[in-house]
Amino acid sequence: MPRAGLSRDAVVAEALRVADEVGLDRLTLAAVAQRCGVRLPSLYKHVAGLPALHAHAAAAAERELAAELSAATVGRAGEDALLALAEAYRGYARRRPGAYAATLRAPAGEGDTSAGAADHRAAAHEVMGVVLSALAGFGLSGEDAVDAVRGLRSLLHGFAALEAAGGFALPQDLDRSYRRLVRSHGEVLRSWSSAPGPAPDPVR
Amino acid sequence: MPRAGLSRDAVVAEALRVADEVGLDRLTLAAVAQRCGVRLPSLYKHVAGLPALHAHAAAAAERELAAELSAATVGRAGEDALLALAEAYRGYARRRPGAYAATLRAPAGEGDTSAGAADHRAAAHEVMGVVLSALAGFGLSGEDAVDAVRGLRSLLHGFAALEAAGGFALPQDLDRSYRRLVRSHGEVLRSWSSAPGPAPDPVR
DNA sequence: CGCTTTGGCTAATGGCGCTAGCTTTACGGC
DNA sequence: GCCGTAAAGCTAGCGCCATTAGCCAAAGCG
Repeated sequence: MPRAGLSRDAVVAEALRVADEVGLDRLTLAAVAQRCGVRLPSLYKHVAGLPALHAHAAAAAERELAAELSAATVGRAGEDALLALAEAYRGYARRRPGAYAATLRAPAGEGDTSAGAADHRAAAHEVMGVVLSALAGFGLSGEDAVDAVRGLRSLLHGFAALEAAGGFALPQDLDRSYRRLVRSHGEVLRSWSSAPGPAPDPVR
Repeated sequence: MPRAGLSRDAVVAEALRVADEVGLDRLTLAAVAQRCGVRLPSLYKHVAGLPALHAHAAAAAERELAAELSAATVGRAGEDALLALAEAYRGYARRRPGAYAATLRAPAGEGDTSAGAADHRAAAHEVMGVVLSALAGFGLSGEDAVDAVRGLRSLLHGFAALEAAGGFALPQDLDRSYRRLVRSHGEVLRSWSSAPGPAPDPVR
């Protein structure tokens, strides 16, 4: 039996490809094994099981998303950064629907000490960091910054999710609607930045 | 063997309860059958299979959501209606997490002529109707109305989904953030209503 | 009172996740 | 260059779940 030369990363990457093609909820060890040219139990040499695969896939997707958001916003600030971030976010959700869906699963709580869960939690922080720094140019602090990030994530995710779920008719106008909504959020942020809120702890 | 007196509605209702307790992705015919006091294959007398159960559950949840939104906004208008709608929406998502998740699955396309799929599509329109009429007081039309609904749904859904996924830290301040974001969206809508867009076809 | 419809059942099949335990490949130390 | 060991594959087998086929009793109706 010649070796297939797999690794955890290779397995996770293949899993994300499967998720993109058939949907995250239909991601199956059997499918991944087949596409890796390997029998199902062999995967257990690289991941601890299906839940662990999900956790690692989520982490990998989140890191990929963070990288793309970061690349899109580097060197930009204010509304410019906001629009670029939004474009990149939606672009990722459309290009990699399965990976994006993986991004949204709740990172398991602190109680879960498995490698996959810790991986996932760490990756989630990366994305938050990028979004926070993209919003830095608006000069928000304290509660304002928290609310700004929450609102932006809600808007971006909500739009992406509804789009992915086919929740919108009139597909031809989606781009225009999206940009308009993001710009409006930017205006809201600008109005906040003139009336600063209290100080500390910008955790999400 | 005494009869259990099941019906399709009873099975679907029990399925939604299971989904609320263990998560929609862990909704299983076996669990529903057990809780109905019946063997698994007996369920096939009432629903066509697991996919059909999901479709019917989605439709039932959507109808329930539409009813609650409608009850919350009746007799209100403008920002008042908007806030009430938002509270009711988030309340439903928190109180019935499994049912709410069912709400988000894309209704199968027109190609799917199964009873469950048609049911689901019809129910989805109900929700849209309620949201549209809640926004009627803002005097929006044409593209503005479309964008308003899209933005509101994105914000509400995005927030609810991120909250359900544990995507926010600082849970104690979520209520305040939510109200603030909804109010801000209301202000955006008010600014749009003064500069009307083109006319027709307020489909979503 | 008998017939039909209906709602339950058992049995059997196939797919998948997972574990156990075996074999072979690659690699590092001598 | 050889040998021991760890890593990476395999087969076999279990249990759970969805699905189908076919049986049987209970309700409802004349």
